[in-house]
Amino acid sequence: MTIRVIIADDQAMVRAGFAALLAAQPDIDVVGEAPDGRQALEVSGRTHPDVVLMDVRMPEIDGLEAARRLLSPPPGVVHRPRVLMLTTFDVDDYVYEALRAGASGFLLKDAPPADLIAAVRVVAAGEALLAPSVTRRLIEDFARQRPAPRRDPGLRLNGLTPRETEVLEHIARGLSNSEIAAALVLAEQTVKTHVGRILAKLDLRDRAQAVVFAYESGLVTPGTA
Amino acid sequence: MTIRVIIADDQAMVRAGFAALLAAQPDIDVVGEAPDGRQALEVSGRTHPDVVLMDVRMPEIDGLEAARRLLSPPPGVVHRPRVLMLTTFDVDDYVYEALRAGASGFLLKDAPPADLIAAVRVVAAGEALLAPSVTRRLIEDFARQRPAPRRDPGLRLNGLTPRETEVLEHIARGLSNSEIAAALVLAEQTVKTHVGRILAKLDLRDRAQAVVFAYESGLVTPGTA
DNA sequence: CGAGGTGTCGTACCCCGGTACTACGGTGAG
DNA sequence: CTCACCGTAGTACCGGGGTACGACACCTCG
Repeated sequence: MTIRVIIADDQAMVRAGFAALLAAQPDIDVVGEAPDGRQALEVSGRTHPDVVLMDVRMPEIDGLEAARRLLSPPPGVVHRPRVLMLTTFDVDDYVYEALRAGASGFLLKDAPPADLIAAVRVVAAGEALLAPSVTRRLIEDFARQRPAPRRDPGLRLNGLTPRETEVLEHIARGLSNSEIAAALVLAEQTVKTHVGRILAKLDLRDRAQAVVFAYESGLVTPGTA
Repeated sequence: MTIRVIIADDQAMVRAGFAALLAAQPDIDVVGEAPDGRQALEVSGRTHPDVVLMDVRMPEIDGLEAARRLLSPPPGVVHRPRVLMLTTFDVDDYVYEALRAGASGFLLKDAPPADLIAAVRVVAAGEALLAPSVTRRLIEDFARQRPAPRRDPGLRLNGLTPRETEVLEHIARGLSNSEIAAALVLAEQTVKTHVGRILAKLDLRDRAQAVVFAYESGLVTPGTA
């Protein structure tokens, strides 16, 4: 099974170079080219490639926007190619935008030819591949976002007891005392006692600040509501 | 400048294989080996390698914990090697733990030898590199965490006016009505009016739920407090 | 110009949330 | 056994938060 690839780049030389390089591989077919994002979308719709090699900066529609359109489900279109983004320089925003859009890879154009070929194969297989500098930033970002060993054993928020932690989670979902009491099968007053202790231990004033704390500490995470 | 590497793996065969492979490279020196995490720490402290190749599962101290200790600043120790994690199988938790710990790479042992050599060079250069399947998961995670284009122009939360949005941000920081009034130079009653309208428009009950909404909608983000 | 949206502020009222203090059964450590 | 801690729960109090209703100035748009 050969890998069907199209190449979108505004520079004809670059297209020709990549096309020659890839076409020389027995398992890769270059089935189309496009000089801008708009035509890339059109060619992709017509040829249904497995992989789209896409330059970030292009006229008409840039690579980021084109990737978004290819990868977000425009109603009626079933085909979703993998997108491998390319760029000459190494700019944060581009990378993050591309990954958000759902790109499967991000390479710098100065990468060795063998890397490009390998990347196409990796991406076609449904895996992903990034330039090392991009990988580093992504990892740093990841580690920065979740530095704490989530909450497997206890997480031990400033000496909160397990029960208090449980109550705090409910507060962080926006529940009232009576709702928490119902959820945990407790008297409302007991909930109040817990809440009071939580606020005291964490040095907070009210439940709103407790919600803030829950998010900032990582006890709860956006998207897990 | 040669790259100084140590290899930590509980299987002597594996160590020997990797050592032979790497030592054959003109720019790589294998300066130590260790059969478990404890000795890996000891050897690293003695030889100050540039890169530590670390198997995930090892006796005494496993690779994850060893990586944490190498990479977290134990007072007095200045040397911080790069850590390249290795594993036979491809388990989510290991990867995330390793990246949290600050590892610069994560490879599967079935990767081609050339990849391992390339990875050592990449990591030594301060960049990072992951197995393609790991990269894919990391990207998916990233895209899932931050799908929305943050909040550039207005973000237009369910028809909130700019002023109301501003008040909501202050609520989301845990401020009381009187504190918000002071911060925005308003009468407290005015703040109450805004708060009331915010709750009505967003169909929320109290300010605690407003805080939840602010985080869940991306109006505010953990770490930006 | 008049209508509507926005931002501002007032009075009045009620209730949930938070505080203070006390109390009691269970459990684990010393 | 005693002591400390945890989880449970009660009574009593009060203040901030939220609601209801009204009011006025400003700005924009038809």
